[in-house]
Amino acid sequence: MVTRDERILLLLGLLAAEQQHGYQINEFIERNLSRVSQMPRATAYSMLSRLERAGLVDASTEQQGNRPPRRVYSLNEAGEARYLEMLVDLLANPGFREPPGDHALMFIDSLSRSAAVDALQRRISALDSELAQMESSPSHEVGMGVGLAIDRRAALLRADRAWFVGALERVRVGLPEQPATSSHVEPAHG
Amino acid sequence: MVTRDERILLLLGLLAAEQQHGYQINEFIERNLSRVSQMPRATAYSMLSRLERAGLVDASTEQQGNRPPRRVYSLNEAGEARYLEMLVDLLANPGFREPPGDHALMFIDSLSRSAAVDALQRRISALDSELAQMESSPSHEVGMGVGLAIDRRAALLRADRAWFVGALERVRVGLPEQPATSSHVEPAHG
DNA sequence: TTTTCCATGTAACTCGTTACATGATTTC
DNA sequence: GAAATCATGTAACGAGTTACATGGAAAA
Repeated sequence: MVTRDERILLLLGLLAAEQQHGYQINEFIERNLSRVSQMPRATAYSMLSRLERAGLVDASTEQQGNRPPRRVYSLNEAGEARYLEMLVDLLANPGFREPPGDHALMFIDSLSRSAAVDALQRRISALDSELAQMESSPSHEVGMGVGLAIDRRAALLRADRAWFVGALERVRVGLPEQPATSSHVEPAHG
Repeated sequence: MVTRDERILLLLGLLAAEQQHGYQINEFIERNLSRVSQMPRATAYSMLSRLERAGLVDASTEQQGNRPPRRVYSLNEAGEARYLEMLVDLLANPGFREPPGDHALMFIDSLSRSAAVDALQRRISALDSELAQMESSPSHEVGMGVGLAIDRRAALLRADRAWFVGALERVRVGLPEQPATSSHVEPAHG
């Protein structure tokens, strides 16, 4: 999951490099950026046409031989300005994004100790294999930025793993064998 | 941003504690969980009625004096089962969630070195104040789980901060004074 | 007694996704 | 020459959000 703004940035950034048609953009994202950004193809089309309506990109229709005609998008001045604005903004401002699993953690004491321990152990293994996969992956990356993004992700995964190892201990010690009858989170007392 | 599943878990979890009406749930989330989960009020109503359609919760209409009538939701057996299932699943599986800012990092070499350095420094400060705020916050939390979630978030923030400090150095050294004319990410060469 | 706030949602709209379309090309 | 795949999207649906509604209670 990724915010809309980040997806917009991605599209603008790709168009900043050169004008492209939707299919081409989708191919590029899938081929080269799959580890950094998931975006269903139809979503890209959808967003491109909205960017056009918003006046950030210009579009024209083009045809090659008897292939289906295609819409070619290019960044206009407004788009370029917007791109740099958003880029700086998204770099400078951490935006809240709750880490995956936090909601589940909140309710962990609905589980018996053994169930909780088991789930946490599985999570740790999953994190391990993700990390292993990242470290073994090609990384003949496009540009410096993509490398940075991936490196960061690995760093955060390692930190998360470490945290979960600690949490496992805490849960082993602190969680009762059986969960209380009713869930722990008490209703507002006011 | 949070996945739909996590929001569903949240609602089911709150209803597992006791039956509640929409307004009450919204109040609770805002008052007690605002740091763990943002959810616009209308979204909760919307999801509750979908959970009802899905057969996971039962609902009845109730009226107090001449207040507006309200829909009271309670978890049924299917819902309870689903709740525990989802809970274990979300605990055990890390789900990919790109860290906020990764997209921007990808395009960092569209910026001049000084602009990039400046943005990164601002981000680090922002992370610092977020951390400071977390550490100074009440923390007379409801239940063990919420404490865990917050603690984890702090740990990840610290790791992220550390990573950005390193990145700042790399950018200072590695980024050219001026960005190349055209953006760095080359179009697919195939 | 006018204004503001509380309690309780509903309606309308927009965005993103899942499914489907379609004619050329390559493969068997 | 039938089957699969490529190239290119479009349409319809469902989910989430922004805006709005409404009548009593509390405050001024």
